[in-house]
Amino acid sequence: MPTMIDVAKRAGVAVSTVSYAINGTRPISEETRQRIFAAMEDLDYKPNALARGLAGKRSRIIALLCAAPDRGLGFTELGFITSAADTARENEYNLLLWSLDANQTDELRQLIQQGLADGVIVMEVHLHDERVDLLNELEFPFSIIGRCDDLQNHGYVDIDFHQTAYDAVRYLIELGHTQIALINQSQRQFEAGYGPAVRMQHGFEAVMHSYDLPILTRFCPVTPQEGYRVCCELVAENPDLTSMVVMNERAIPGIIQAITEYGWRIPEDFSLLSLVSSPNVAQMSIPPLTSLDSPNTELGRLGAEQLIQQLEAVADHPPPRKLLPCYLNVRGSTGPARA
Amino acid sequence: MPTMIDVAKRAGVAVSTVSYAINGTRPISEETRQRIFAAMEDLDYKPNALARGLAGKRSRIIALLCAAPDRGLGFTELGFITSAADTARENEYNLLLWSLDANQTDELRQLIQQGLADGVIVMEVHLHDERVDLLNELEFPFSIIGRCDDLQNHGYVDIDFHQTAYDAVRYLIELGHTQIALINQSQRQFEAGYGPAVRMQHGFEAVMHSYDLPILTRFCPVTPQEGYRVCCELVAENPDLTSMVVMNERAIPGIIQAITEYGWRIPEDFSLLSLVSSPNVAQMSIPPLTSLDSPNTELGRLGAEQLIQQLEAVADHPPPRKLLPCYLNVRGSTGPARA
DNA sequence: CTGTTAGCGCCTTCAG
DNA sequence: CTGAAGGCGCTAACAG
Repeated sequence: MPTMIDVAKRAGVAVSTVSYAINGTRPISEETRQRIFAAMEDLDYKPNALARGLAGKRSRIIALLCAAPDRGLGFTELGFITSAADTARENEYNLLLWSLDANQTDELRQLIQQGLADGVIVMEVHLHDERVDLLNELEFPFSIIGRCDDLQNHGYVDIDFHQTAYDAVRYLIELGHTQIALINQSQRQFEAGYGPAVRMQHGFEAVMHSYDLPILTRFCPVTPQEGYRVCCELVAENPDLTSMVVMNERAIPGIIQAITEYGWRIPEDFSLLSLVSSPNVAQMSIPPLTSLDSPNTELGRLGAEQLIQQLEAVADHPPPRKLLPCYLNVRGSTGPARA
Repeated sequence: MPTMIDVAKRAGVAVSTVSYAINGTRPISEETRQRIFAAMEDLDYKPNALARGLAGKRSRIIALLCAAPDRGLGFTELGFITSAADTARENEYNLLLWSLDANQTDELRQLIQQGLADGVIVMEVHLHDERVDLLNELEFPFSIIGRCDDLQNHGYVDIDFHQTAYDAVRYLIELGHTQIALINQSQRQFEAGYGPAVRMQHGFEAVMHSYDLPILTRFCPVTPQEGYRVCCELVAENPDLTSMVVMNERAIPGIIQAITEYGWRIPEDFSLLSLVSSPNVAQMSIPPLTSLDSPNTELGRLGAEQLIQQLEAVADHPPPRKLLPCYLNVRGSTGPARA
C-alpha cells in the first residue's frame, strides 16, 4: 500500500501539500494539484482511514444503534438499516452496526469511548430512552428515528402518526364508513410508552372525535392467534362495524380469518386498512391490503443525513425536526361501506 | 479522554507495560497487572480503536457486503445482518455495512484500500461472483455465505439445498403424496446461476428421480400475480397433483389463491410446503404454512465466525466448509394425500 | 518481568 | 502558495 509520502515524492512536493490537496483545506495551485492527483492515480493511492481518523479527530464513521424491539426485527428496521447504509456511503461515511438493546447503556458507553464513531443514529427509541440520556450526558452527536418525550432541544425524524390516522379515517369516511375500529399493538407496548402505539392511539381517538364518530379501539399482541381472538370479540360485540384500521401487521392474518369466518367478505362486506406497514407484507395477503405504508427508507436516509449535517456543521443549526406522512396504497382490502 | 500515558503514570509503569497488560501479548506480574487495571478503572480508560488499529495493523473491524438481490432485501438478509453484527460484537469486532451491488467492484476496491476493515463477509453470492474474484486477487480475507462455482480452496457456509429437497419430499411421501411439484424462483435467476435456484432445482430432480416419482417443476417470478398464474396452469395441466413444494415466498399468496379457486382446500385436499423460508412469513399465511425454514441466523453467525477465525488464525486451518439443513416446521398447510 | 523508543499514516500548526 | 516538523494514541521491537 502506497502512503502519502510516496505520492509526495512522485509529485515532487511535500506531504503536507498532498494532504491539503486531498482535503481541500488550503488553496493549491492548479498545476501542482494536477501533478498530485496524477501521482495518486499512478500509485493507486487511497488515504488510510485509520490514520486519517487518528490524526484528524474525525473518523467519518457513524454507527446505527439497532436494538431488536419486542416483536423482533422486520421490514421497517431493514429499511432503516439499508437506507442509512446507502446514505452514509453517498456522503463518504462508513456505517457501523451496533446491535445493542435499549438497556445496554454500559456497552454503548464502551463502544463510544473506543473513539471509532463520530456519532450514532438511534432507532426504535422509547418515549423515555436511556440511550438518549447517555448520549446527552456524554454530549456525543446523535440523531433519532422516532421521538422521545423529552426532546432536549434535539432533532428527530419520525412518522406523522396523527396525520396517518387522519388519512386513514378520512379515506374510509369517503367510502361511506362511519363504524371504524382501530386495532393497535399490544397493551404492554402502549403502557411501556412505545411511541407508535401511543401516538396512533391518541391520533385515532382525536380524529374520530373530530368527526364525531364512535371511538372503538383494541390492543392486540403481535401474533396472528391474538389477532384472531381480538377480532372475533370485536366483531361479535359490534356487528355494525364496517371497517377496521390495523397497526399490527403480524396480527393481520388472524384478523382476516376472523372476519372471513364471521361471514364477511373483504372488501365487499368489510374494509381493512393496514397502518404504517410495508408494501412487502401488504402484498402478501389475500386480498392484497390497502395500506398506509411507512416511509422507511426516507426515515433511514433522513436519520443519517441529520447526523452527518450535525457532524459537519460549522454553525449551530436549529435542530432539524421532521415528521413524514405514510403513503396510501389502495390495494384490494377496502371498498364502499356495506349498506 | 484519558490515554494510555495517563494510565501508565497513574499505575507507575511504562506505557508498553500497559499495552501488554491489555493485549496479553507478554506475561505481566499479577501485582502490576492489578495496579494497571485499577488505574484504568479509575480513569475510565478505554483504548482508542483508531490508534490501536493504526499501530497494530489490525482494526478489529469487519465489513458485511450487503447487496440487494433482484427481489429486494428480505427476512433472510435481515437474519444475516443482525446475527453477523451480534457475532462480531461477541468477538469484540465491529461490523461495517457496505451496501454494494455485486457488480460494484470498483467501489469495493476503494473501500478495502481505505484500510478500515480487516476482512469482509460476502452474502448473496452468485455462482460466479466478481466480488469474490476481486477479493482473491487482492488476497483480502473474506468469508462467504453461499457458494461459488469456483471454490478456489476457500471456505463457505451455505444451506444444504439437496438435503432440504430430500427432507421436503420425504415428508410428503410419508403423508402419502406421490404427485409432488416444485415451484422454484424465476427462470431468469436460474439462468443467471443464482445458487439456491440452481441447487434446489437439481436437488429436487435428483430426489424425485431416486424415488422414481414423476418430476414436475416450474419457474416463477417472485410476485403473487405470477404465483397465481403459474399455479393455475400447473394444476389445470395436472389435476392429479396433491402437493407442492415452493421455494418462492413472495409467490405464495397467489399460489394459495389459485389452489383455493380451483376448489381444493388446504391442507385437506392439497398440501403446500414452503422451502427455505422464514417463520415470520410462513406464519403470515392462512393457514400458516408448513415450511423448511432457513437457518439464517446460523448462517450469519458462521459467516462472521469463519472470517474472524481466519483473521486470528496462527496456522492455516483447512478452509471451513459447512452446509446447514433447514428446519422442518409443521404448521397448517400439509396433510395426508387426498384419496 | 519491565522500560525505552521508533514508527503506523496522516493532519495541522508553524515558518517561509 | 509551499515545506518542515510535531503530534494523534497505540504496538512492537529492542534493550535491559
